[in-house]
Amino acid sequence: MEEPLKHLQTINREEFQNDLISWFSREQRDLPWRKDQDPYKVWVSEIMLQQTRVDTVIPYFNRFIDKFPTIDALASADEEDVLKAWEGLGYYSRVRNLQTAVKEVNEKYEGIVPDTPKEISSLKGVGPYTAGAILSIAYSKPEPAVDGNVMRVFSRILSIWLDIAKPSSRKVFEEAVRELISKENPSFFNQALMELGALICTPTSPSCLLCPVREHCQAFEEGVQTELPIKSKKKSARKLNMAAAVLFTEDDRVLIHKRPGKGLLANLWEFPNFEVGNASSGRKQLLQLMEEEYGVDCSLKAGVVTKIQHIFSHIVWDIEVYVGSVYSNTLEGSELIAVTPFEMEKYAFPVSHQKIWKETGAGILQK
DNA sequence: CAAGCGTGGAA
DNA sequence: TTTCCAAGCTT
Repeated sequence: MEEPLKHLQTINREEFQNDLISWFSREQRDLPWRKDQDPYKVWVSEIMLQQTRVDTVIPYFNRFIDKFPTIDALASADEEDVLKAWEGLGYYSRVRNLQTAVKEVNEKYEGIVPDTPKEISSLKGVGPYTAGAILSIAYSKPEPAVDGNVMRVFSRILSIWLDIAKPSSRKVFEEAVRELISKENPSFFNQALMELGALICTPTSPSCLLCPVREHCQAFEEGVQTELPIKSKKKSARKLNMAAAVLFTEDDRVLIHKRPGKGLLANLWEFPNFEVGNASSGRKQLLQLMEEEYGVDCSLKAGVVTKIQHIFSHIVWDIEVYVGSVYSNTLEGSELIAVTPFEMEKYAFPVSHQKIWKETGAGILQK
């Protein structure tokens, strides 16, 4: 494609903006982050919505704002409590970056979310999309906010056959938005593009007959709307065999471990677990690795209590779960802590380890 | 740039 | 059952 934006000139800018914004004014969903334009709440919602569905986010957003209503509240909160509020949402670096960023807003910007592209983009976790979203929605700045919806919508409207999975493509769509965005209402313009992508211009079987901008759509005119956008496939996930141990002390506390500050599930808590070479040798390796990694002697009941499969986007964990016991006087100086089942509720666990607890420790203690 | 980083739902 | 995600950012 020599000129990806060749259809830009055929758009009647005024009519396009009007059709799009009036549709959004009529049809927009009633969402909790649309009650006001508080930059902090807009910010929180945009971080939560990254790669995450609206229906999933709604209860998390309400709880999070209830618990941390202001920048000050979040900045001064314990990271443990912040991660707990995010538990189950995934991509946990998002919320650690968010807390880092609100602290920076307090220190550098007197507690006011900055309103310039340069300043707001410098905040941890605020990339080009989130910067544009906050600037347009909270501050009415005519900045593009190009997410997956916007790329899909514009790939169709302007018949752009670029691979939207390639990072280099985003700037083409940003240029398109800069050309077409309403200077009078950039907030509704950007939100309308995303709302259109979510409700009408969906990935498969778009509802073109209900589309407010069908008359402006090059792909519809050519009948190729279901062939767009072009999106290359991701690599499939790799599999790992894991073994995990739910270990009780003599006084019925449970051993847990805090994961490292970087990488997968950073700073979340877990039951001791390791990658094991083969299934069937899991129990023996687990005992050995508990000694090597944590210096803890423990005993495991014979046999796998339950098997849990947990699917990430890039990894599949097949976890064999064992149950056993440990003498608490061997824990001194290890990276493990022993907590009561009641205390476990304060700690944030990945979903995989919530499953482990539900199918082992919780059930055992109930009896 | 490509890879790493979660999860629950829909097709 | 398998695939593909859904309002992306960091390294």
